[in-house]
Amino acid sequence: MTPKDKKRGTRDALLLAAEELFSQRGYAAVSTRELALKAGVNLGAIQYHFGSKAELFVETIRKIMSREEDACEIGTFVFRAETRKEAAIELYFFIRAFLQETCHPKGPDACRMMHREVLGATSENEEIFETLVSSVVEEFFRPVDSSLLELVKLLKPEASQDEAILILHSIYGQCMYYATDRPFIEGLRGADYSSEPLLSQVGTHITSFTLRGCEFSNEEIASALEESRNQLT
Amino acid sequence: MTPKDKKRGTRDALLLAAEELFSQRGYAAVSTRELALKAGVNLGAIQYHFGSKAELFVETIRKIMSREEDACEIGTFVFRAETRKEAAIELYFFIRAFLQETCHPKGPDACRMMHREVLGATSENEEIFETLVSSVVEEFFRPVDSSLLELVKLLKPEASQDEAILILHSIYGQCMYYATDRPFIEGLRGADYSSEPLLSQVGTHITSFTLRGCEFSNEEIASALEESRNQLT
DNA sequence: GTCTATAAGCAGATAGAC
DNA sequence: GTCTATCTGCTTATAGAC
Repeated sequence: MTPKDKKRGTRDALLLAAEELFSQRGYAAVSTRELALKAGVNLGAIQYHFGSKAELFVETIRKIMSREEDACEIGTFVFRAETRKEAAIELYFFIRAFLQETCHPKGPDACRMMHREVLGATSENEEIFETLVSSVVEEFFRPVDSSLLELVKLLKPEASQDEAILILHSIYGQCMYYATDRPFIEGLRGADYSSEPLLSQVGTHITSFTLRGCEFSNEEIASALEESRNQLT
Repeated sequence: MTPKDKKRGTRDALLLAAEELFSQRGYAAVSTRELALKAGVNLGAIQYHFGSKAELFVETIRKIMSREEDACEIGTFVFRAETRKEAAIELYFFIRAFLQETCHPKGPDACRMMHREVLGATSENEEIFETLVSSVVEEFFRPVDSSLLELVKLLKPEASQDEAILILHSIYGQCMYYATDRPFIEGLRGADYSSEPLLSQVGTHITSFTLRGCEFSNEEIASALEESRNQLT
């Protein structure tokens, strides 16, 4: 335990507590008192360090987004595939990274948090949240989206722009389902989809299902998946 | 305008207002005062007719669920397909109905409402909400889920139970994405995915993408889609 | 920077007149 | 059944001591 670890700064403690509480129960349902209590800091610290509850929320989202970029490179994925097969391999890596990042066993769930708050618009502080949405979309999602669209065009070169977008949505949808509906899925199936071995099975399934959708043959799919596994070790 | 239409009952007015406000902003962010104002009824009416805000919410969900069952038969879908091709046609009808039900142009969005509240657990009234979740899962989703699983097994008879479930999740995920992430998609694409002609294109895409995932040939897919369209008229 | 005390307002719920 | 007035408690935010 380093000295820095002991005195971890009330600001960081607040961000940590905010990440957990907001993602679990939503912006409106969490009070500043509860945040301060969980963080083990004084109530006034929120105003001192962030100015308001809404700005603490914005900082929390920003922190999560930037960490996710670092952690699994979703945000900085630069696809350098030039062939159909290379594209298939990179697709697998992307799906795998996406699932691992959005489905950690228990921890705070940034994806559901974004859904609940940023897409839902929580009435108060509308301007703040709207700015947040568009900045997150433009700074974070748009670049990944553009890269992935190019990848899809490699996977299915004969697809029109519109069709490529629909395929992209099929990929997002399949992945996001596990991020946003996990509690529901686990209730329905009575199984834990947030950890191994199911998480790997899901990644493999989504990849092959998508490749089949892009008219890959079973042999091409098997070969791409095998090469992906080799590159992992 | 019938007399009954004029005097529409404060209870119904409250349910209507609740449906709109809760689905737009979530349970915690909507106050009872605002609900009463929007419904054009007295504040006390909520306690009189429902007992509490939480019970009004439960009734609102119930109302939406039962209406959706009636409206598009998602809840009462009985698949009677016996061949691969019949299964493909019924899959198309299901996807179409699901999209139409969850993506009405503007109106209240039951799907996002369920996501935000029922999956997220809004802290207060935990028991009430937990009961609601399990009753909705068991009464409403489980039957549809079982039917659809049989359908998937027809589409891909060689699939194991586990694989059939993963395919089912791919179908759900692709559809739900448009229900839950619509505001986000429309921001990213600058297009309206909640109405024609895009909604139809989405339905056709998801169907053919899924069928391809189940190893249908392009000819089989085209023929199934054509027959579906014929049965619609 | 961190604390206590408190302000100012809104939440859900209730009592009781009509 | 519908209304008004009101209770109790909790909310965010601030002022000012240390």
